[in-house]
Amino acid sequence: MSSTSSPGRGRPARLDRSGTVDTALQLLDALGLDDLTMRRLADSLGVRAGALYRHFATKHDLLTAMAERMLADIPAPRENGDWDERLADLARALRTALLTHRDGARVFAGTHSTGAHTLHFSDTVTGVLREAGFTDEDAARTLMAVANFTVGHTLEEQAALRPADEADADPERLRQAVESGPFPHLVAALPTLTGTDFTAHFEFGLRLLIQGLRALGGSGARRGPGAN
Amino acid sequence: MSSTSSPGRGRPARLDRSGTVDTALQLLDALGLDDLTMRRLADSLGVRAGALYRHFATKHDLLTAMAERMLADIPAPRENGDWDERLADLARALRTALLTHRDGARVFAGTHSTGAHTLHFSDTVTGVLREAGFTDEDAARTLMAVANFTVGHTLEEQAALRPADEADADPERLRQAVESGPFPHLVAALPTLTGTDFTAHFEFGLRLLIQGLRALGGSGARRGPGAN
DNA sequence: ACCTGAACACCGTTCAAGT
DNA sequence: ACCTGAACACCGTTCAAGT
Repeated sequence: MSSTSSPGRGRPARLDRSGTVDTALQLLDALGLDDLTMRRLADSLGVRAGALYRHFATKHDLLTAMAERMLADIPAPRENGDWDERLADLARALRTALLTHRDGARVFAGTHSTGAHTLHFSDTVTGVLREAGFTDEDAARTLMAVANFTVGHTLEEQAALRPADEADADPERLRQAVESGPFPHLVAALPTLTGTDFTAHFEFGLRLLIQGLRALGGSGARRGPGAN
Repeated sequence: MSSTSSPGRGRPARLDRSGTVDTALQLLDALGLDDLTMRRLADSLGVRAGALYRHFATKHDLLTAMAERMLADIPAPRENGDWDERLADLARALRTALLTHRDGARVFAGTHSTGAHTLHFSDTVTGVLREAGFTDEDAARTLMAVANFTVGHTLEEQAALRPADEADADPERLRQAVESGPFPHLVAALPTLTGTDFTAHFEFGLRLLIQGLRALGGSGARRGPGAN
């Protein structure tokens, strides 16, 4: 049991990956991704920046661990439900997980965790689809389509939520630009485009994807064995 | 005609926004976004870094101008076609525009141009939908869904295309991680997930969205007046 | 084994001074 | 008006040396 990594042997390590990732996520929420530096993180941990490199090969490695941690608490989809409800649960859970931390979508989009939580999420999504009768290929491509849409949406959502003093596309600027040019259709779309009900925007896109999946019919989901 | 900005009055300016954006896009292709610095760009232009700030307020401002330029050459959708074909044309054109420059999707996702090319693209997409009979709201939300999916997809596509020595999710690492854990569904999906036919992946997601839109039926597109 | 100290090779941005 | 020179306030990363 007591191995070379036991506490009490030598000085107890002040740092470990898990605690460092926790602190890094707190700092992310407080400062945003652009101001999260290795030096500031080290300060928060009472350590010098170089010490972080005993635990993370690069800053990117740390960001990957942060992305992996974000997916740790994703709830399972409903047990008794059709594949479409279960898939929607998972897509919503991914969006919620990314929204939980400031710039969460940017951190997630910039990394590619192969950790257990990330893989478990992907396994669950493809499982819902395969059990519904979709082919392996359609299940894989659906995972990608839903994840890419969700990440793309949440990137926009979090960009829009930034304080206006650093936002580059605040609604007022956009409105002025649209109304100053020959963009009649865009003028009509503007009230919705500048609306802040991001949940409604997300649900709209998610519904399109799921309806499209139902229509796939022939090549996939024939009320399969998996509907519980 | 000849105003204070005429050439010949004083020294000719060595820099202007248009030429600087051109050079910046060439440098982006050569170096990638992470190595595109204001100093390197200045070197390429035969100027000191500070001089760039006469033309761009910040680096982010420059990146926004680069994103805007990327949408300059987007072709119009086919003239004689149904709304679904025309919408697909536009989505494909956006992906192609982002793929044209290294890290194009990252540059685009990180900025929010309100320039003429960007607005024209959005106007065209919403125009196709409104003329097909969709409500202003559905047209706006469809624009967002399609753009967010396309950006999310292309972000992944360009990340996967990076040389393996800096890639954090090369197929081999992913395969090992998936096969070492309890992820049976993911194992089945892996051949497709690690496949490199990104056009097929993109077309799958795009088809889902468009099929979903057709199914929207009641609240939108009733073979409207716009089918030409 | 783990961390400090100190350095290396950079960054984005500002601004007085030159022309 | 436009650009240079030089600085300010930082970065990520490395590594000998300490403990």
